[in-house]
Amino acid sequence: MSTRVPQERRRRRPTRSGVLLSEDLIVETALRLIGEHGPEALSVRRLGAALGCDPTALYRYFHGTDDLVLAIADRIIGDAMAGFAPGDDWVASLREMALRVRAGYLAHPRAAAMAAHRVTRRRNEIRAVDTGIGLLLTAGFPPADAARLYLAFIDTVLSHAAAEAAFQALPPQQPEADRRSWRDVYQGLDPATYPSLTAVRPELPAMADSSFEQAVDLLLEALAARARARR
Amino acid sequence: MSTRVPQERRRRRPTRSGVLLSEDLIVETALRLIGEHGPEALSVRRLGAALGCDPTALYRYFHGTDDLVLAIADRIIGDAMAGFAPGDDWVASLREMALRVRAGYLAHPRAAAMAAHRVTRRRNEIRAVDTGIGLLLTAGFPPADAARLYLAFIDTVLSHAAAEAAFQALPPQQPEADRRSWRDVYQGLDPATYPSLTAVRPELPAMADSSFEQAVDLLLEALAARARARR
DNA sequence: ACATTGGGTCAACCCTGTTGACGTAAGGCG
DNA sequence: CGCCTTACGTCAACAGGGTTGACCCAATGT
Repeated sequence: MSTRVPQERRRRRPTRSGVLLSEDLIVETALRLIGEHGPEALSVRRLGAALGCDPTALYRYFHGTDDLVLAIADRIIGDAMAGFAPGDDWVASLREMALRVRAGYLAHPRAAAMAAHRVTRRRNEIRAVDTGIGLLLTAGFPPADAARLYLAFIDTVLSHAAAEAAFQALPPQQPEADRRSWRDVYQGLDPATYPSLTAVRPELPAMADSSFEQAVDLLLEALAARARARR
Repeated sequence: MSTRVPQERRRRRPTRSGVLLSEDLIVETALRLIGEHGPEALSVRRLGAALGCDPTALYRYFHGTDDLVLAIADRIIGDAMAGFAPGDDWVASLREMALRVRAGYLAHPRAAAMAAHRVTRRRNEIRAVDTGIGLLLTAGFPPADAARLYLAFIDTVLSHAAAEAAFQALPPQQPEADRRSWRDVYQGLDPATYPSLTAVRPELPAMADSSFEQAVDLLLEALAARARARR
């Protein structure tokens, strides 16, 4: 069963339960499964059951589990970037890309948590990379810098978004306990042992909030400064 | 076989092969297993084989796989931060903190990938937060800024390190395939559809490299600029 | 020396991904 | 229109995973 997976299939045939399979339908069903029952609910067997087909039918569409995960990741990217067009302001455009990716991840936290760290090699990802590098080229960076800086930018965005998604994907008690720990544990510390924490004590509850935008803004500041310096 | 795992065990009994089990020995063997035979070598059965005991003997020491992973993560954190002391240069010190965290994660990628997004508010972590915020306070930031900026910094470091660890923790063919994809897939693209990728084509192989230091340096640049601006 | 019980072992269960063989029906082509 | 090829859904099987309950021996406190 090491076969290739064709791009367009022509002899579509209903399954035993009457469903017409397709790559899109499989990915959508996988996303629904993960969203409803958690990442560990995604297995070939369960997915087959949810689709109303034999589990091994999926191997006609994906080489294996990993291939399916990549398709899911690319779908999330595609949904997030749908309708995005870069504007004149390259900083603002990169910022919007970041916020879109984050929103896409948070729309499917559990799926994003499992697929976030992969390079999908698929259409939506490639298009996004092209757009992002294009923005840095219009900013005046030479190609070598544009590629490397885009990588640092998108890796920061993706890993931040993945961390946020993973946090949201935890069982509901856990984020709440985590939030409390910033209030309770850190507030009762010995001032002599932890002087700096004591100095910023009133600010600690705010540390349960997301740092996504702060980090992105810092990064864009640095990029803008470097672009200015090269004029 | 229910639940309780005693902290001190007194009736230690040699296994069939003569080994005396202990929580420490199990954790060390698990880390060695991962280091020698790759991340996928960590399974209850293989760990039992490596220890020379029945796999299910481990359930006398840990409630399950998850419990074992947390014990491993605990050790990684301790090892990474051992012996760190902040110096006079706050930027350099934050940089060293970042590199230490990254090194600790990459030393045990799979365990780090599994536990990276779970927050253990333990002593080592609290001390690290105190140190980091202290560095930003000496940089001249007011408490509110120091706390928020430190959060953005450490979240970037942690999520980047987690992403790198997750990448390394994948089965050995996958990172290699991901790496190749930057060379192969992206190199043969249509110039009209992907003009920016075409423009930076010679740089694409470098995009398989890590962006960790680049991202950290950009972030530290932005922080230094803000510190300068407030004088 | 005895009773207690911690803990190592074994067998078993159900899960997982993946494969090769099989047959049926869909579509191209005469 | 009907044959022929073959795409693709199905089935059975395998190896490996985590986890459990029963078993029973020996290390320990008395």
